[in-house]
Amino acid sequence: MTHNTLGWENILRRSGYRVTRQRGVILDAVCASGGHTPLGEVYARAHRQDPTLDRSTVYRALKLFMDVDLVVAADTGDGETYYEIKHREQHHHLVCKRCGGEQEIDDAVLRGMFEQVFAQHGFRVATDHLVLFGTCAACENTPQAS
Amino acid sequence: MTHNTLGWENILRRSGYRVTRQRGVILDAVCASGGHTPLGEVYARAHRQDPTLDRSTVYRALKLFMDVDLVVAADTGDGETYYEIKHREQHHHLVCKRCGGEQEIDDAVLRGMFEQVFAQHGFRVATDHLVLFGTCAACENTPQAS
DNA sequence: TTTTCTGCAAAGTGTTTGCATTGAT
DNA sequence: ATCAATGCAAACACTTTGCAGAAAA
Repeated sequence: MTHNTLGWENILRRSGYRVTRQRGVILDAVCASGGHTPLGEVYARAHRQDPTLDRSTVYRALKLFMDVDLVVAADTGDGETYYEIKHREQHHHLVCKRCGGEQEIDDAVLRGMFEQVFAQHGFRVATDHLVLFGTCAACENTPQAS
Repeated sequence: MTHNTLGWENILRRSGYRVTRQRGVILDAVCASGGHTPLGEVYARAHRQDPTLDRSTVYRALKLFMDVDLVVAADTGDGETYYEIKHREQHHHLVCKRCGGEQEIDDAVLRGMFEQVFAQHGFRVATDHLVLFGTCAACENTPQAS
């Protein structure tokens, strides 16, 4: 499932924006790396693909993609912001602190917790893209590497 | 419950650091504002208290406080990092996007969800200070301000 | 007295902006 | 032909670092 299936070109055009080579390259870069990529990676990849591409263009493109809801930013709290193609389904991420591996989890698991928060505090959680850090199964069963 | 009850001076000294007026002012600033304060606020408050205090001193002090576990940083994902005196109890925060109000929630609510994640994915979540954004009860019942 | 801490200034980083040119429509 | 998007460079904001003098131990 690449971004092509999302018809990104039409989405841009429909909003009055133009379809450019650079924007394609940048969107490709966001798709790479399992679908969610830290900003630094996005630039690195895109720039490798097109060495004349400027940092400012990446910033501008990402902002624009977010405006038209093509891409969402996931805040990891570790300083890096991850970008990914917007899925139709809510989902969240688990990032292993040890090996750096990532996996997606369904919104369902968290929704229960969100509802409980609402029941207890009347607070409606609107975070739709959470990143949780921890240790993945593989690393958990591995003697400390460091 | 101020930071004084925690014996911060002893904690510092025990670790071979010195107790200075500036560090006291900065720790006070962290305590203000309900106990968790964004970095900008910490500096603003501290600087109001002591106009000669430099930004770099704040950065250095906060890093040091975290080293000795006096203060923890809570990542909000909105760009700002919040600092607060380390509690003995795990807890998390709810921040209202509408009014900016904050409240603490107990770790218990989230722990259930963490366990479910572990059961389903074998992933052990180690996030011990989460900030969830959403809408608080008061704002939820208020006609849109904007 | 000794060693750490502070304030200042300078250097890094990461991000944004103004503007002439390039390129999509 | 028109107007948005790009690349470049300069501007910004945020954070870190080197150093001499001030302060804690």
